[in-house]
Amino acid sequence: MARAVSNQPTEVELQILRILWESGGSTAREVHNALTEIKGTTYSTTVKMLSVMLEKGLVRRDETATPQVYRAAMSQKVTQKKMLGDLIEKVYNGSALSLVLQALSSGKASADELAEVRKMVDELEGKKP
Amino acid sequence: MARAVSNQPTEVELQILRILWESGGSTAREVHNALTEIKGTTYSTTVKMLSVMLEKGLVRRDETATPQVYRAAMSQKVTQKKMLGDLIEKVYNGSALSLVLQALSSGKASADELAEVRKMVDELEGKKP
DNA sequence: AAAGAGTAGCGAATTCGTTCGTCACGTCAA
DNA sequence: TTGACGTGACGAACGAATTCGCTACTCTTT
Repeated sequence: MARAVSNQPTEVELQILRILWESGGSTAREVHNALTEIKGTTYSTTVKMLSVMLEKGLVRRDETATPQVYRAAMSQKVTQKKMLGDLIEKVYNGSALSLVLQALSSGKASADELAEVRKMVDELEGKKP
Repeated sequence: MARAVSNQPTEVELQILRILWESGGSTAREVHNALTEIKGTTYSTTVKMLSVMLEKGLVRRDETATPQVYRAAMSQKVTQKKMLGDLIEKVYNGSALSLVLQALSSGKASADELAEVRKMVDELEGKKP
C-alpha cells in the first residue's frame, strides 16, 4: 500500500504558498520566476504544481483574468497554526509548553523579542487570574 | 524526476521513534505491539520499517541480544529541536518569535504553564542585561 | 494570414514511503 | 530429530509527490 494523503502542504507546495502569501496573488509566470530562483525547476513544473494545489484546494484562481491569477486559499496564519498544532501533537506529545520552552532556550531570542514574549504572558495572565 | 529525500523522519518513523524514546529500547516485537495499537499494521511492516530506519541511521540496534534490541539513534530533544528549527525556517520565515507568540496565543496554556514561560524569560534576560 | 511568443493542460517517468507476502534460519519442546 | 514457532531479511506492489516533454490555444506582430 501507499502512504496516506497528508492534509498538510508538502515541501514544494509550501514554497509556493509562501510566494503567494507574500505577493497576495500571482500569475503562474510570477510564481515560476520566484520559485525557479530557489528550486531551478521548469515553468511546466510550476504550472503542474499549481494545478495539483488547485485540486487539493490549497489555492484558488481567478480564471477571468488573463493570465490567470492564483491566490492561497488559506491565510498564512491559519496554515501556520495548523502545522504548529500538528508538530506539537506529533513531536511534542501535545505539550505546547515544552515546544515554547525549547524555542526560547534555543538562544536565538534577542532582548526585544523576550520583552515581547513577556508582554504576551502578561496579557494572557491578566485574562485568567 | 522525483522529490528529494527529506532528512526529517517521516510520519511512521516518528511514531516508532516515540515508542523507542519512551521505552528506551525495544525488540521488534515490542515495537510492533505498541505500533499496531495505533496503526493496525502487520509485524512484517514493523520489521521492515525498522530496517529502513536502520539504514537511514535513525535507529541503532544491538545485534548481540536475542532478539535484537532497537534504540533511537538521536535523543528526543535533539530531534525535536531539529524539527522545530525546520518548521520555524519553512513556515515562520525564520522567526522563532512569531512561532512562540502563536503557540502561546493558541490559548491552551494554563496559568502554571505561563508561569513557567515567565520563569524562562526571566532567566534568559538575566543572562543578557 | 503566417510566424512567434507566452499560457495552460495532459500524461509519462521517476523516486520515496509504506505495506505486506514469503522464505530462511534458529530454538525449543515433545 | 522433527515439527511448531518466533525472528529477520527480501523483494514486490501501490499510491503520493515531483519533474518534465509535448501539444493545443490565444494573442501579437509583421
